[in-house]
Amino acid sequence: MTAINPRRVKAAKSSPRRRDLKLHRQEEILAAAFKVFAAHGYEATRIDEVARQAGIAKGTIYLYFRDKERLFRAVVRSLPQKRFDAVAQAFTGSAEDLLRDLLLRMYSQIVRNEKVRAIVRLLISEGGRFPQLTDIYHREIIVPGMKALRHVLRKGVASGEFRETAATEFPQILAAPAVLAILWRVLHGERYRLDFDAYMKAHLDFVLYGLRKKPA
Amino acid sequence: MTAINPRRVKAAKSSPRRRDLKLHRQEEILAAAFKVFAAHGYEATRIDEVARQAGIAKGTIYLYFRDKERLFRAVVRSLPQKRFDAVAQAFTGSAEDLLRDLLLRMYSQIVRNEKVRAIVRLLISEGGRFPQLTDIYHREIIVPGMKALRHVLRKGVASGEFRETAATEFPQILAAPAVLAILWRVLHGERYRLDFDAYMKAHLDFVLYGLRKKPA
DNA sequence: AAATAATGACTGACCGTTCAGTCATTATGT
DNA sequence: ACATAATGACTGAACGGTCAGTCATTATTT
Repeated sequence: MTAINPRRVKAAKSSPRRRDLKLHRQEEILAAAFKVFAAHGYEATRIDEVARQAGIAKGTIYLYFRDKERLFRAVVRSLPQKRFDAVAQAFTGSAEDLLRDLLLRMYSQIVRNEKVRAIVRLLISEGGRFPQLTDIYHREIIVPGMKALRHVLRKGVASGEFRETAATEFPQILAAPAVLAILWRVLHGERYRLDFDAYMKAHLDFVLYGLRKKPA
Repeated sequence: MTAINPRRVKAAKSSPRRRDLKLHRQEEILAAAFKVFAAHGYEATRIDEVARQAGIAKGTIYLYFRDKERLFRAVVRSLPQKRFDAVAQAFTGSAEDLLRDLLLRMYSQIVRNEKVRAIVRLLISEGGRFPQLTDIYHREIIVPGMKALRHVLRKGVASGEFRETAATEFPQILAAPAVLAILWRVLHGERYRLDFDAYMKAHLDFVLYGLRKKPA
């Protein structure tokens, strides 16, 4: 949602109405482009299809973005950035509840969200060509997510709920099954079903058991 | 390594020497093609580059493979298929040792092996276009891997080493951190380093603690 | 010499990009 | 209020570079 400023928007001169229309059009193009890039990847994406998807002529896209690559980069920058660290701060329950909440959030916001899955696919397939994409993702999602997990773990250890584990050093280990679930859907779509609710429960049970000081 | 049979090899007529040369050439092309496809993905791969990589002329490739798509499919079929289930059968140690061995094997054969990383990347980026690729991988790697893990878990439960967990239902959960490690390397390459040895140790410790009946 | 394999210049379809022209909207003049 | 001019967003045909696939020619093997 940040202002993208493609091709140096000449907002100064145009009337307010025109400017609004222009921004709106820009967002439409970005939304259409995201869909197509996500579906086919960078190389296989046809500008024609983006235009069709946006319901405009091909040439119009070039009024907003200098070329295909800049369009892609603008799409990348426009991706909404959900953060996890906000959660960890304001919360008063037990560390276990907090961790459970955090992981559930990952599942609901990530595993089930088609847009996020598309981003993950793009990330892996185009990350080599556009390191910027990987960087944004790492900075905005991975690092905050790991920070949040560490926060919860330390809190649990301090309160005596959790034992000390090397997972504090590598909180990825705790979230890994959720990532695997995303990957499963990305890879298999609807073909090899996985009972996500049961899977999630198994994941949470296993992780929490492994963290608790005295197993129930 | 399976015989590929491109363009219906007219082996019947040619002399033994010629047939051997032809098979050899075929393998060279497949090896070169894999490198290039893995590096750039299907769309961005240029047949010219495959030819250069194989040290032959472009036209030669078309003597062996009808078109780019069939070349890609042949590459997919030629991917070596390491299985995990062979390990689980012949082994006499404790379930814990067995599991440790299995996971270590995953790390050594998968996380560090560049070829496997390339396959994972291809899998995710081209799996949509070539579902066959996903199917092969699922059938040859995922299913056997899960089967091996289940076997070990059940063995451990039977012998009283392991407690019963939902991980028997979803053995993915135990292997997930290893998959995450692959993904980390695929995404970040050499840029954001991860201490894989320490990570692996943390993973094994956490998983085994979570499985053991009486925590040490 | 016949058969087979390999070559690489060539072709044509495809697709990113351009730009002259159109038209709805806004500004200016009467 | 009406007419006229200016604006600039939008269009889509045309252009040109790229690249998968072809094939006449050359090289190699039997």
